[in-house]
This record gives sequence, structure tokens and C-alpha cells, in this order.
Amino acid sequence: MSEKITIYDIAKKLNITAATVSRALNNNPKIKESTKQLVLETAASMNYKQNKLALALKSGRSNNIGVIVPRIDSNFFASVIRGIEEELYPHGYQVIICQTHENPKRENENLYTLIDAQVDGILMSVTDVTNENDKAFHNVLQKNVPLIFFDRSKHIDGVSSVTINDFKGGYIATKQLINQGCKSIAHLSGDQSLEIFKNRFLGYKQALLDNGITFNEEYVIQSKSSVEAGKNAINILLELETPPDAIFSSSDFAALGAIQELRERNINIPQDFCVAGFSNEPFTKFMELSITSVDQSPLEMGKMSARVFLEQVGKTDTIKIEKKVVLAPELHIRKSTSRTRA
Amino acid sequence: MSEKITIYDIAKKLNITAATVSRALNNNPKIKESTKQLVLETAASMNYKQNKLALALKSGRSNNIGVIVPRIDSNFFASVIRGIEEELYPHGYQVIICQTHENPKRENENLYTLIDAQVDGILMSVTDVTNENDKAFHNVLQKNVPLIFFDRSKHIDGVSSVTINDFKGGYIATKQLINQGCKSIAHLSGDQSLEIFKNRFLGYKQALLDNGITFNEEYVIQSKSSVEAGKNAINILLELETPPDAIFSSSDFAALGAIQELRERNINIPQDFCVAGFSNEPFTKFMELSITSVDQSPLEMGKMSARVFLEQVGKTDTIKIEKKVVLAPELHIRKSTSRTRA
DNA sequence: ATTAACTATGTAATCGATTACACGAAAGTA
DNA sequence: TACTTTCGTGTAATCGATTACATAGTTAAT
Repeated sequence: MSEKITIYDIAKKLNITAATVSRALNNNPKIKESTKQLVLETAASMNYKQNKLALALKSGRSNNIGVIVPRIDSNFFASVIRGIEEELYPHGYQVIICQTHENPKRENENLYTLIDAQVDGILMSVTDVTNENDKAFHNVLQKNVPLIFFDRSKHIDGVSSVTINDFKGGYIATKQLINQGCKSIAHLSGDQSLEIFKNRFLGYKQALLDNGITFNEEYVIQSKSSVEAGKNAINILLELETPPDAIFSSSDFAALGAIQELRERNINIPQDFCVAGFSNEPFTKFMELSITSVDQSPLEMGKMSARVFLEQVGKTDTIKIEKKVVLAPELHIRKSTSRTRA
Repeated sequence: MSEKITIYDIAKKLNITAATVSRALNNNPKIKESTKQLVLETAASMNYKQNKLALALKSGRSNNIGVIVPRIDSNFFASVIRGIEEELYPHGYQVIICQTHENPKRENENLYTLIDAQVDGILMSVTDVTNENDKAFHNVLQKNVPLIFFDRSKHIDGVSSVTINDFKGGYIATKQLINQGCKSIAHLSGDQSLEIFKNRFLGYKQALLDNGITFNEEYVIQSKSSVEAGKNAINILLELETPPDAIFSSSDFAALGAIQELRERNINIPQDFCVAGFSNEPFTKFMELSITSVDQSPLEMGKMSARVFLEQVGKTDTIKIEKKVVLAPELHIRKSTSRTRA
């Protein structure tokens, strides 16, 4: 019923050895053309399928790569994975998915599981902001398995990364708010021990500086990436002595929450208050009051990460290859920051 | 530098055989306690990692399962995958992702690639509506690899499935429109050779029947799941002699397009026209004019599919196990169909 | 005619772990 | 004492494919 056909079965049937069969299947030039044809036909007729596990064991390459993300059901990460899969598919690599749920322990487990599974490379967005998992990272590198960080990166020798210029993202978003005439701009940030949030914040700060706006510590709120967090932020900000007239949020979800709360209070957007987000989540475009947001080109980021992996895989150079790719963020200007109609 | 430690290395160091090491590591009761401890300590100190490929080859089980979806960057599929991953993680299975991009040829390739990779099971949402790939499906089953369809299913002997009751989904969405006083309800359907779309359509039709509304062929439009398609549909429907006053769309994206086009024409929603969608995409909730939609509980669907897989894997019964799980759809009533404020 | 050079294929080791079977030593039994 | 168990470990086959090396049969070269 479910007999597995091996090259030995083919060999037996043709009265030759498995070695010859293997060579014929691999198009080895030393094999006589007639034998080759015979083997190929027999293999097809017996419905032979190469056992990749045996091949993997022999060659030491599994043709699998691991991808670790905080969660998969976010448009950003799903799109990155899509990019990775599409780029690697033609090269015969399969993509194994792991989720950390923002838990460093899970990240650690995932790393070791992937090493155990003999993946040929690991592409990931880091969750651990402490140095807990550095040992695991080094373990990967030591096994000569390419390790590539995307989006959320971390400085580790020998690790390549594909990120966007978060500083610039923060800068252009803030600049757009300034261009609209906003004078006091607040910022919803994420966990600033993560470089991406730190850099977006720095870009925001620089934009203020470059345009003669004094930076106000009170205007910076560190929060989660959720609708609820956005609402709370507005509640806090509007109770300040001098409330702001705009927000640049590191999260589209928080931006949405802010907008919902502002509407609740009958504050007009963008006339009285402008809001810009980050990530360009699908809903920012769909809203009736569409939300200005910084696009991170996740698909491109995935493809680029995959390309970096392809460049590095198989290279036995003991010299550490380290490539840092930085993609340009793109501001999608929408109604939430468009006071003037062209 | 990157020396791979095997049980032979441990054996050599301790002057015993690899068999003993293997047994010690596997907690075989025949091994003396002192030896076991010694082996475990040595293994740890040498940083030994079991080679899963060797294990997989020997046991015939890879501990990988394959998941095939049309695309991963859709909230629905990403959520299903999340559910699958979370349910299977504690059991030591890794999830390999494949995308078909709605292309039957890709589906076919993916199936064979996964078989080649010796996955222990395949969970998928079918793309192929013809019978092109039936041979591939049978190939999977013949290898005694559990095959489970989720969401988009197909009748094949021996294949279990986890779906929602699409008929009921279509029914309750339509019923809600009727309850709001809508008299002539249109339906945007998908490719009806796919059972899910057929069933949603049938549910829609039945709801009309049960409520004394005559079914009108002209009101049913088959289209893609896109914003553009929704706009086009409205353009066609509003040119009919008797235009409808509501739409039940099999796609949230098409529902959104419809809403955008209706607004363009200054038609009030929900007062003059009601719209209900399907899938409960995140944006339906976020819109200012939130959209009523049928939830398919994708996370639960993923988990359930994984559980069905776990029940079936390893069972050598030649009797075909076939389990059909049908989840209940849940209507999320929102502003786009709420004429009365409680 | 004799040796060199190919050609096509076979032999056997290898990747790393598991496991049926074998076996010597220790312990228990009559 | 002689015989049976039990215990702990070693031997070697196995999973399926690849490949360095060996070899028999041809052909070419001197």
C-alpha cells in the first residue's frame, strides 16, 4: 500500500547496483546513456521519490531555513515571511516558522530547536532585548549557519541584518506634521531598548530640532502597540498644561486608538490635530479618515533577507561575513495629516 | 570551531560504545545509573546536540508538518497558521509553510515537495477546484501521511476537514440584513466551484426563501475578493431597474469597496443601504463605519486542524479515518447594518 | 603487440542515531 | 555445585542516498 521505493528497489529490478542508479538519477556523465534512460524510466514507473532526509543526513544540509518572528498574524511579519518564501522557493528551500510571542525564553527554545533540526540558516526579528540569548546566537554562528536579523536587529559580530532606516522614518513622519503647521508634536514610542523604537524616537527628536521646535520630555509616551494604548496616551496628553496638536506614533494601532479617542472628544482631524503612524498596516489605507503612515516595505525586506542568506550559505570562509542592508522608509501621506487639499 | 559532536565522540571519550551512549541519552532502564549520569554530564559538557536528521531517517518521522495556503499575508490564513503552530509546538512539531498563490500547479508542486521532505502530515486549504491534483492527494494518503483540509475543503476519501458552517454563515448574515428591513438583497460571491462560496450563497438563498423574499438571479455577482471588485459590483447593481438596498458579500474587501463606492454616490449607510461582509478582517472593526462581518474563528480552526492531525498521526490502521469538524460561524454586528440604535 | 587511457559499473564506507540480538558477569535458586 | 535469571554492555544491521576507490572491458597509442 504505502511501500517506499528506494534506489535499491530500482537497482534490484534492473539487476544493477544502487550506486549506478544514484549516478543515473544525478545525471552523472560517467553513466552510459542507455542505462541512464532505463533507470529514469524505471524510477518514474515505480513512482520513486528521493528521500530528502537521507540526502540531508549525508550532505549535512537540510534545505530548510528557520524564520523566527514575535507572531505571524501581523500583517508586517506575514508579509516579510511571504517575501522570504517567494525568494527561497526557486532555490528549493523550505521555510520553517517559529513564534516567540515576545518571550525571550521562547526565542531561546526556538533557536535551539532550529539548530537541532539542522536548518541551513536562520532569519529572525529579535525579541530579546537583554543579552540572555547571546549564547544561543553564538551557538548558531559557531555551527557556520548564517544568521540574519530583519527589522528588529541587534549588534552581534558575524550577524547580517536587513532593516529600514528607522531614524529617517521617524524624521520624515515628524517633518510632515511640522509641514502641516503643527507646533507641539507628541510621540508614542515602543520599548526603547529595541533599536527600532529608539531610532524612530531619535529621528522624531532631530526633526523637531532641525525645525526650531523645542523638545518636550512630557510629550513622549512609551506604550504598547495597541488601540487601547493609543487611547490612554491621548487621555494623558490632553491633560497636560499645554496639550500637543499632533502625534507621531511608532505604531499604527496606537495611532488608531488616538484617533478614536480624539473623535470621541469631538476634536477635528486633521484640522485641530494631526496623527501619523508607523508600519502602514492595511487598515490605515482603508479607513474613511485614512491614516498617514511610514511604510517598511515588508515584502522587500523579506526578499532582501533571503538574498543575503543565499549569498552567505555554503561559504566556508572562516572570515565573518557581515552585511548590513538598510532599506529606505516611505511615508504614505493620507488624510490624517492633510490639512491642505491640493 | 564548528565541530559537530556525535554520540561516537562521547563514546570515544568514555571508552564505551555509541549504543550505550544512545541508550543512556534515551533513558533506557537497562543502563546503570552511574553510566547514565556520566554520559549525561559528558554530553552536556561537550555541548552535544542530537542530530534530528539522523533520527528522522532512522525513524521515518521528520517531526515536520507542512501547511499549504493560497497566501500567508492575509489575516485569515496567518491566524490559522498561528493556531496550528501554537497547538503543535508542545508536541515538538515544526511547521513548514508553502504558498500556492491560487495556482493549482504550485499546489501540486508544494504537495510533492512536502512528500519528498517526508513531512508527517499536511494541513491545507485547497486551491485547485478541478480534479487536477487528486492524484497528488492520493499520493499523500497512500504514504499514510494524514491530510487535513481547513476552510476550503473538498470531498476526498480519507481526508479529514475542519471548516466552518458556511451555509449558516451566509444565512445569519442575510438574516441580519432582513431584520434591518432590507427588502432586496444582493450577494457578492466568489468562485462557486469552491464549496465555501457555494455554501455561503446557498445560505443566503435559503434566508431569503425563509423570509418570503424572492430570489433574484440578477442580484448575484461572482467576483474576486478585492476592493476594486466591490466597487464594480455596486456600479453594476445600481444600474439595474430595481437596484438592491443591501449587500451580503463573501469578502470583506469587496464589502469595503462597495461601501466606498456607495459613499462616493452619497448613499447613506446603513440608513439607505446595508452591507455585510465575511471573514471579520481586522479593518472591519477599525473603520469609523465599522462593517458587519461573519467571523470564521481562524485561530480555533488552526488549533482544531492541528488536533485532528495529532489524533491521526502514527495510527497505522488501514481503515481510513475521516473526521469532519464544522465550526460555527459568528456574526459580528456593526454599524454597516445597524439602523436602530439600542 | 604491449601499454596507456578511458568507460561504465561495482564495492564499500559514510552521514548519526537506534535497536534486535548476543554475551559475559553477577546474583539467585535448588 | 550446577543451573537459571538478570543486568549492563557490546556487535552489527538499518534507515536511503552519495561517492572515493577499485576493477573489468574497450579503445587508442606506440
